[in-house]
Amino acid sequence: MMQNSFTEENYLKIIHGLSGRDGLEVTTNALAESTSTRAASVTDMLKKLAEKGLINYKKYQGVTLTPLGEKVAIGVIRKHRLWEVFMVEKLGFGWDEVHDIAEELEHIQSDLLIERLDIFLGKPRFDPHGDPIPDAKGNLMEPDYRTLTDVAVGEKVLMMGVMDHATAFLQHLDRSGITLGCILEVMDINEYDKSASVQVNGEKTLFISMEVSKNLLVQRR
Amino acid sequence: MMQNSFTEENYLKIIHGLSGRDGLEVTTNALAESTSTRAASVTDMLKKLAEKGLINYKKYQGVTLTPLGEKVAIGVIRKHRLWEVFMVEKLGFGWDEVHDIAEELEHIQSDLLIERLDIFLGKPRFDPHGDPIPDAKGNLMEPDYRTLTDVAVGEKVLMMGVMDHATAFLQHLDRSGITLGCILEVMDINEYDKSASVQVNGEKTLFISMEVSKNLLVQRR
DNA sequence: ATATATTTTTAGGTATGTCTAAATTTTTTT
DNA sequence: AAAAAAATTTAGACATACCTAAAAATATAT
Repeated sequence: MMQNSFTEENYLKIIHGLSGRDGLEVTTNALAESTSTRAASVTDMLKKLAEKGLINYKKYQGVTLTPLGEKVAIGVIRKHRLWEVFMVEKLGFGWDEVHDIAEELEHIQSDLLIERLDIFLGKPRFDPHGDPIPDAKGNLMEPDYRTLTDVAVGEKVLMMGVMDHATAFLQHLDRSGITLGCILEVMDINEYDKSASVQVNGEKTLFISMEVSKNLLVQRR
Repeated sequence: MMQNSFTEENYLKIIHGLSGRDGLEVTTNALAESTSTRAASVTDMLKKLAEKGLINYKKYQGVTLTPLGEKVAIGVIRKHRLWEVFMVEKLGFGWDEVHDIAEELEHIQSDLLIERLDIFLGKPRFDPHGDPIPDAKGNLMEPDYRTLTDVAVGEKVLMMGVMDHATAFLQHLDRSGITLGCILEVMDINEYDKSASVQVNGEKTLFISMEVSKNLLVQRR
């Protein structure tokens, strides 16, 4: 059976990410944006992926993954997240440094390598950003976290993950002292700009803009 | 500055390997053989590499690496060998299983990754096949081992490396009980086919064909 | 030293994944 | 429901890295 290219794998991964847990149709423009290519290039690739049975594609209608495409996408995500754990846990990288390198490592083709890496890492269930790691069979349990914007004044929540994986965002959290697993208590919300006053681990209080709140995934304690 | 492609890096690595420590000219046909492509394709690539200042190329004259090309080639070799150490030492792979995966991993672009991997592995000096690992500055100390074919009857030598990295050859050595660091004593050489009778670690005696002897790198004890 | 064989290069072509510009379809507005 | 806007696809190109077939240069043999 023929292999999928680096580029094909990226499209599948991005389609998976954009279609969310409900498997909604993903538009050509959204893919053009995410892949940093032009819509015309996306159309070409969609035809190819459809031909290979990896996506359901009808002209002008957007795309969804087929079960086969889903399997490939989840395999890529599994590799990405395991490599991130490796870099942070074993090599001493910060969580803000590993995304781009994992974008390369996720395309290394060896099931045996990834299964042995998984064992070496102790079969972790979450990556350094709190994202769940699919198991070897392709099961991906998506926890339904809320964002901090959905937390009411007075509520205490656990910081469980981030929506944005960009270096700048993660470094901002580092400087603020917000880490995975910390306790956030919303003390006050500003009516005008929805910025929040938040106490971290019952200690210092921070002002958090809505931009940041939208990207913090939290869970009731 | 522009990056070198996967393919370009492979050419440089192969040119390095074929030109040996004396930096001899490498021919188009030798490259076609090693890259599993046609001579015409090699010519195309040589023009491109020459344009980028990575090789010295004059039509019909063969090629050598420039200092820049040498630096890139050694960087790729460093990555290849460090990843092999990782797979064998940390993930439990056999020395016969890691070559092909390392061929992929050697093209991951991150100096920081490889320096941290090097530290994690304890700055190993040799890979699982006994090949020396270049240091971060690009210094590659090529030990001048002999092959077992050059060892006289009665001599005892240390097994230090292999010329052939193919899975089949390495598995043959495994089945024979020949490992890196074992002591080999040549008991007898057959005049007709140059096959040898060799005692391993002062214990069992093996018959080793010249084909195998040619691919065993050894050192006086 | 000339003919033959081998090696290498050139010329022209293919598949992948990208592009721009133009055409088409769908969606939104009035 | 027609017009305008937006999204998408088609058409025609381009660069990379490969190919085959033919031409040119080099090496070998008689």
